[in-house]
Amino acid sequence: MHAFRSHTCSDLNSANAGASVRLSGWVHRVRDHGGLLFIDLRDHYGMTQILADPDSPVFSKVEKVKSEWCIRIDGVVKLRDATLVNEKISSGQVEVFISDIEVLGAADELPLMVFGDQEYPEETRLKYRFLDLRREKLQKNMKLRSDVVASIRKRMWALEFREFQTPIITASSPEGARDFLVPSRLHPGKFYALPQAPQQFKQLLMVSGFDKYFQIAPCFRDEDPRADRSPTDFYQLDVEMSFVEQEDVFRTIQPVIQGVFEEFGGEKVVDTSWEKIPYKTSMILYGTDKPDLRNPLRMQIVSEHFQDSGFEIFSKILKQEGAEIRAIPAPSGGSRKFCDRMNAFAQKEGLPGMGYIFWRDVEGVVEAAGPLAKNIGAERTEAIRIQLNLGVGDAAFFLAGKPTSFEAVAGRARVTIGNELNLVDNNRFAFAWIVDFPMYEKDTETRKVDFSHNPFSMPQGGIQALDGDPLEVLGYQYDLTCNGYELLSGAIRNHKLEIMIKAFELAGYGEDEVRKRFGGMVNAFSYGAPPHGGCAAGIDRIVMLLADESNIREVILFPMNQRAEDLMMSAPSDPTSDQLMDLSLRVVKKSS
RNA sequence: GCGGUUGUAGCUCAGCUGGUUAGAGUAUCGGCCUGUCACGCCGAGGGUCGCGGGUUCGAGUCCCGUCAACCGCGCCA
Repeated sequence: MHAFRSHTCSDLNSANAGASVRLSGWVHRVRDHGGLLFIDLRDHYGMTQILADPDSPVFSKVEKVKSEWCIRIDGVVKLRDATLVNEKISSGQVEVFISDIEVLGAADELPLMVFGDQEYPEETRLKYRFLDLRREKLQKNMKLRSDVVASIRKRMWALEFREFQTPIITASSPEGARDFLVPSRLHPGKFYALPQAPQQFKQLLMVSGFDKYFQIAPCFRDEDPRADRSPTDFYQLDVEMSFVEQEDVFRTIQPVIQGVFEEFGGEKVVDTSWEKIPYKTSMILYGTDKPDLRNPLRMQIVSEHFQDSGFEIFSKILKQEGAEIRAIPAPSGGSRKFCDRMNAFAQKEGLPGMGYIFWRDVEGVVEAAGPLAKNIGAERTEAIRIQLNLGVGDAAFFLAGKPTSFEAVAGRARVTIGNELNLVDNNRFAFAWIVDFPMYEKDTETRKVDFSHNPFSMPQGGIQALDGDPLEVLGYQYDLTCNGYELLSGAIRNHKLEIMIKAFELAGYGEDEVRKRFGGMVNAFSYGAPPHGGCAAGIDRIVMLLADESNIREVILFPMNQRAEDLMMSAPSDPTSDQLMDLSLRVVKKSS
């Protein structure tokens, strides 16, 4: 017989009755009745009830085992009496009478229990990740992740993409997020960097003639974390194709993503028609470039109704250059209590507040209420009500100023209003392409023009477009939003060297700088570069949505905490002086 | 870097307007128990109330500072 097991803990059923078997696994739960002792034995596959009574030659040994000990047992399979069948486990028809036991690994008192659904603080869970991973939820999430990755690979291969591995130690790139640097031993004072994405490599693969590339690629960025963002490293489905336009990329990638969501999304409805929303429109309607379309609320511009109106604050603001008034409709939100709460929300988010109007029924007539309505008068209020298509019991909130100053908060207010009024359809994966991103943006503090998205994207309108106002230039750049998360980002690349150099010039990078930083790619683009484009989809976020989790660490095996520390491995850690010596490095203490 | 929330037994939590010896569940240890599947019953041990300072006759509770975790902002081509 095998040293550890003849069956797994989910294998046995009535067909095995009478057989002598060997099982290995963890002690999930012990129920000690003195004269009769039950153990739920658990492995990756399932659970089997094993038991011993004083007739067992190893009864005294079995009595000593505790939760989460790893054991091997021998025994005989017996059919359970019909009244004793446990429907909850696949082996519930039978149980195993223990004749021999071997303790493979005993366990100390547990910092967190594998059994049950008790919640534990994340610090504990991360420090004892190996225990947390034994629990049902993380076992399920990690299996899902593995299955999703396998399905993606299968789908990409079926579309005749090939998977290639690109370097993990490479050169720092001046754009984008902070790099992780790796000191070079052979070149004292010089550093490699971990790639933020295989961006340049995949473009070089296109120049090299490979036509269709994909990779489940690790990406490294030294960013501060969020609930939906892993610090240090995460995985992308990285894709690039030659001889394509934007629509070709959409047509190729939608079936892959949609297919994965249909395969693993359970009962949830998966959108099959993906709307294309220009960036500018998205900002107006939703206040964000990653709108959650399960929330039906759409903001509108209502400036005209406040022009020279009796509401001094707004009409004054409107006289400023570029100022607008935007409204968030709130159907069924028509109570002072609700409106005040939302106003408080906006104040907490750093705005002076949100004005509001709500409509009520007074003796059969629709009447607008709230201080704002009084100030602008019945006619304007009614015009607003008609534009927003609201009625009795509804409300609307108003934000004034330069859109950039309130757009983000308005977007969050829209989310909060939608949630509070129960308008969000949670049983759906809502997809949309966000297209026509601006190539450049002006830094609000330095007033410097810089790339807003991806510096390697092709500007719409070609090289002529770069002659005008840089802030007006749109790129062939796109994101995919799903339920309020940015799931994918991509672009048609700029494969023409003269356009690329001009594009970088507008952002303040001279030709010499470009040639120095992107030498490999610049060089390649001088030798017959094909038109190409692609995208990268966040694997962690896809799994997070499919697992119905709101925290990305629930779908990562060994995640970092909010301070980018690995509590289990104790990373980062101090280097030895020998290591530093080897690398010609000295650690400088920060004075502050 | 900034803001919010949290911090009490190994673990999850309760602890009111400041007032006797800081409690419960679970885990651990001991005893009883032959049909449980969240087994049950009896008992025991287990506490720097995150840390430091202050107010007070008296602080887990109030004040100040500080540390840590999480959530958000900045950041994220």
